[in-house]
Amino acid sequence: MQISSRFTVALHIFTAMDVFGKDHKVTSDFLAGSIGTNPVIIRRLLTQLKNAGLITVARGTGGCEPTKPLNEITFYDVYKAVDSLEDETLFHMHDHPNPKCPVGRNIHALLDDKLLDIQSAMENEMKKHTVAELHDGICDLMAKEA
Amino acid sequence: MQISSRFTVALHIFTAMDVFGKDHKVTSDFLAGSIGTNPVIIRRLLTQLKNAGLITVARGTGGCEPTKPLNEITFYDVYKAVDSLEDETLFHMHDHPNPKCPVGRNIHALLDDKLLDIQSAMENEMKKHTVAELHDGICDLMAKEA
DNA sequence: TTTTGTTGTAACTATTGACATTACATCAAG
DNA sequence: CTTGATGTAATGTCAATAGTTACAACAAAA
Repeated sequence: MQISSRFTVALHIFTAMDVFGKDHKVTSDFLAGSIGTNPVIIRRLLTQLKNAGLITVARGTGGCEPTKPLNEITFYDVYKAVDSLEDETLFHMHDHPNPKCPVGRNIHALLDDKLLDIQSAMENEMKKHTVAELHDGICDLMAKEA
Repeated sequence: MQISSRFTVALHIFTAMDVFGKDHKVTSDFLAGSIGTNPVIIRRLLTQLKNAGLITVARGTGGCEPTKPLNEITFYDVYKAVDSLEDETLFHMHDHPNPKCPVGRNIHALLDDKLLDIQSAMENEMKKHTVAELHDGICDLMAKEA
């Protein structure tokens, strides 16, 4: 299964705030136009990012912006903000292993730490990337276009 | 989103083949009993593992077993066998970024390699773990019970 | 050769989550 | 008090997971 597009949409949002934030008010309608989706989808995402303390959203007047320098916001922060899972594990364990079977009643103890190793490897890589990279990257790409 | 339970169920299957394979015929009914699901679910999984060359399944007579030593089967092999949605990446990118927007038309180029870094970090960790660990681990856990 | 137990697979259902859309109350500022 | 925006409820669509029943194909033993 794939990780939901909320993550890549959120990164798109940070990029758009960076590129357009100085000249335009970055509203949910504007973002929806750039991303190709519905403004309500964006508003729900903005709410998640706001609740995580990563952005502020101006009710009434409109627009959003980051709360801190982009190099202090990691991909992991964004991922956790928009893709937080109930039990927070990346891997789904089958729910009813047989407690009468020696394998069934030990499968959690057997697998849990190994699965966590894998999840941590992913999350640690996410922590190495910050949203500031998006600034540099998009500037380069836009310069090449010109 | 979580990665489907097929992965953990498949690891459970390898553990059960290891623990019970010498004394019992490991059938889909037997596995379904240990895992707590339906035999057909197991058969479909066994077919995926068979197609990946990781196990053999005895039609007619019944039962399954690994095709190679457990230390030659990595978690990554198992993951790819049961959770591969043909050349899909781990992260789902939104499908309709706006080509008229400088961010929208560059978002793939901007994100793809960074997302691949993260996916590779997860997969590389998966490659470090082999199914042989399950043998050692389950033996320890069962010994503690006795 | 018939029986037995198993695999392979089709067909169907239920449930869940992602994503989309409409509608409208709420809000801040001109 | 008008305007343009956010917050959010309600609803719908779609795809994937997971479960279930049913049965043909199969291999080996009786």
